[in-house]
Amino acid sequence: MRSSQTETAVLGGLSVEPMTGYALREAIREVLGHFWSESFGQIYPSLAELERKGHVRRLGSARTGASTFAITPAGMTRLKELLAQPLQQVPPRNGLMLRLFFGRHLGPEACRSLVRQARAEAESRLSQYEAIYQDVMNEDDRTGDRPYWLLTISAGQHAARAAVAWADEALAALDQLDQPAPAASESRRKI
Amino acid sequence: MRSSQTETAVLGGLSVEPMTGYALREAIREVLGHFWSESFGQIYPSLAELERKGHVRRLGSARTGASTFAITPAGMTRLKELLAQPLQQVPPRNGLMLRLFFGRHLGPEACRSLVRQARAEAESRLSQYEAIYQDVMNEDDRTGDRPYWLLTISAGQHAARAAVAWADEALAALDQLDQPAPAASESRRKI
DNA sequence: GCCCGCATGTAACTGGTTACATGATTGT
DNA sequence: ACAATCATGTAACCAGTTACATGCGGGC
Repeated sequence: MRSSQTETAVLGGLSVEPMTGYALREAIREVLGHFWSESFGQIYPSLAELERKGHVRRLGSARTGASTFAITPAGMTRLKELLAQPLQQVPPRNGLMLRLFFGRHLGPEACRSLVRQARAEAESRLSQYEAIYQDVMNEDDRTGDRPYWLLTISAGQHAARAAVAWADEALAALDQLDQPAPAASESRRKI
Repeated sequence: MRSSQTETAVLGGLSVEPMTGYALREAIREVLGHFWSESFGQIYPSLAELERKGHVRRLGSARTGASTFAITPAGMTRLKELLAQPLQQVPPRNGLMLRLFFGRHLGPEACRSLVRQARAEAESRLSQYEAIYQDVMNEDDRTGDRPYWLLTISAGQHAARAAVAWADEALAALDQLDQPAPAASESRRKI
């Protein structure tokens, strides 16, 4: 059985509007991209199985090949069921933290470089969220989904702002490592 | 070839002190647990291959079975090499966000429940970080590693605090969905 | 006529977890 | 003696990505 997580994403996507498998993947990349991803290798088999189970149906096989999928009432029921399932948490694997944890073997400068990179990525995410926020506010249909979508954008923003704040603190701490703490008195040494 | 990520974690762990495979896993769970995980199915094959390549060596096979591994100079070189490698970012898969994004089909109350759960987990992480922080400060050997370990703890704290702040905001927003916004004038309606 | 973007699908591989089989050591 | 914990290892399975094979339609 294909992962229920992919099933959720596919059914969820089609609950917004009917699409082809290709468009579904684009939509997931562009809209859910900051917290979800799916590849063709997942989407197509998943769509095939969902069709077999009657949770989606194929519309307009007009030109051979391309076909648009729509969610069925049974699919909506299934989606609600899937959304209500308890979230299985994935074992964490944060490459940046792994490197910093053993940062002693890397040295302060290499660590600073890693942290700077992380900071830049967080800043970039912040501006992306700003753009997505505007997009969501400008879509006048789909107002029923809007508050929920804003929730996820807000989560991204909080996380990114935290990353930036942490990075600044970390950079300061790493600087301290190069110039070890001066003694309490006689804090400034003449050359 | 076993993942270089597991290799990094194993070599890194042994760079702190020699251990058995079992102890290595415990150490990873307890110390790196909040941002890294490894299972026996990864650790043992990885140790075997590292031994074959001369990056770790087996100490004291005193009693049959249990053997302690130590990192070799070649292993230290390899570790530094691995730590310097660019970080490959993993495609995001955040189950909570996926559910909230399609929260319209779940309804405000179920979403609040999810957010409350996330908030509680973040709070719990915060108190764990506090405990780990104390542990790290109390270890008087390993002072060379300390500043780096503190960096990762701090990252966890920033992230957890952000999660709590977001959750509070999200709960307020979800409450608004139940009692839709009153009109600008005549803000309070008599029964 | 040809390239690019849309579109579908499959096969191979990879990174990883889980479950199982096995046995030594220690404490009660 | 027996249970709990330490310890090692393997086999089966799983989710997911990547790469590949294929073809249609439209614009230059």
